[in-house]
Amino acid sequence: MRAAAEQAAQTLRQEILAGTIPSGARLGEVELAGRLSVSRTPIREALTRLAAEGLVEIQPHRGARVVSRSDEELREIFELRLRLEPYAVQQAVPALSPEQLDELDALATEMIEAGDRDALVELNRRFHSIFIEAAGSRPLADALRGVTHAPVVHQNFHNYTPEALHRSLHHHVEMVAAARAGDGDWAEAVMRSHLYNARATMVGVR
Amino acid sequence: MRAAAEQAAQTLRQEILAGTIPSGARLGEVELAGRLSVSRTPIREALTRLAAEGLVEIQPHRGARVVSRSDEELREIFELRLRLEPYAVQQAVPALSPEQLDELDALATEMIEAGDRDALVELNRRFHSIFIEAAGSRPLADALRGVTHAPVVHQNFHNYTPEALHRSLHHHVEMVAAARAGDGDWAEAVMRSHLYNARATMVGVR
DNA sequence: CTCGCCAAGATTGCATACATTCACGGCGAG
DNA sequence: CTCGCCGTGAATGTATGCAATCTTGGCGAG
Repeated sequence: MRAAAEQAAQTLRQEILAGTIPSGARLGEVELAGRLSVSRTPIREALTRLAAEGLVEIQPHRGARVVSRSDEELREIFELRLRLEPYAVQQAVPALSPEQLDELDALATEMIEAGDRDALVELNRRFHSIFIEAAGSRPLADALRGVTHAPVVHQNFHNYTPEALHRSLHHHVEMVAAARAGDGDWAEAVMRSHLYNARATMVGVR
Repeated sequence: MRAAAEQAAQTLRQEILAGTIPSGARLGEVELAGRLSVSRTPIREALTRLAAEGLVEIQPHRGARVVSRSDEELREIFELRLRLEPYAVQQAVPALSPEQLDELDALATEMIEAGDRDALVELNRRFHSIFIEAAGSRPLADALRGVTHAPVVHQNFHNYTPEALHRSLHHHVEMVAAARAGDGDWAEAVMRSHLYNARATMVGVR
């Protein structure tokens, strides 16, 4: 969007998703302005945008904080994803370009070979994003935006048991296979399994 | 949120939804600032928020415009609503307060008695909002926000045939009955019918 | 006559100053 | 000693000025 504001928003988004800025932390405008070397104006714009994405919460005259999701909200987020992402995948499969298929393949492989789980978070986000983008529906992408990069969801990537993690990573591989076969129904089914598997971990942690 | 910015956002939202500001219209900052008697700063903030809600579109250095949805996007919006709103209704039914039930009842009745279709748009929005709110899921409400007040969707309220409109209004009544009976499954089924009925009108118009 | 370039005007983007509101600590009454 | 009020400081909210970018109209080359 606007150069400085866009830059600030991206930086903050990354830091929040990566956990560099912890959940619940206060985001002072002057502090951020100083740290990112811009004035308060683009900072305020970035915060407004992040608030719309559901990453931060703004209270009038009281500043912005990184949202902290309750267990209940996490469960609700998975209910949403279960209703939207399988559909997104089914729509995406026939529309995937060869390049996108290759990238999905690479990501799935990379995730299996990746050692630490921190790296998985970003790879996983990109994997899912490709499907959402390929589905070619802006309303769908908008609806899923706030829900796919919920920080805690990805943070809790770490809570997978070894078996659940193994399942999750191979769901990705199977989805690529289904996509290459051009079988949207197959891919949709795998995505369902993928999300149920993830949800089980989330609720198990409670 | 912030007083002036919030005021500006609400005013613009209403004007866009009501069609006072036509789809595709350009939104100059100075013009709006003068008309709403505030400076450009809260105007910019309001526009940023409306952009996040999907009501306007901002291009860098080129200003804001009211979004105009294609027929394809309208279809996609209904696909989304079909996947989320029936679920929302099912979740909402057990949680509805007596006051909310009465309000739903009043709205459903009012809509049947209302003469002109312009009045229906706002009543309909409130009717659906009550269910979404009562579902008690912020992620769900966020996901549906951008999709329920899509201006064109409500504009096209006018495209109903008399029979389709009659069905639509009585779906509302039936949903209230289902809600009073505490039967979430029933209400969900009616909402499905409601949305299919609406979608049929949309695609028929194309 | 058409296409491309250029300059002037207008508009948005960012920075900064001022106004307003909130949070916190001290003081005094009960 | 506890509770409540008030003042001070800090932070957010708004306004405005300046800089950067885009649009538009006109001019000249082909």
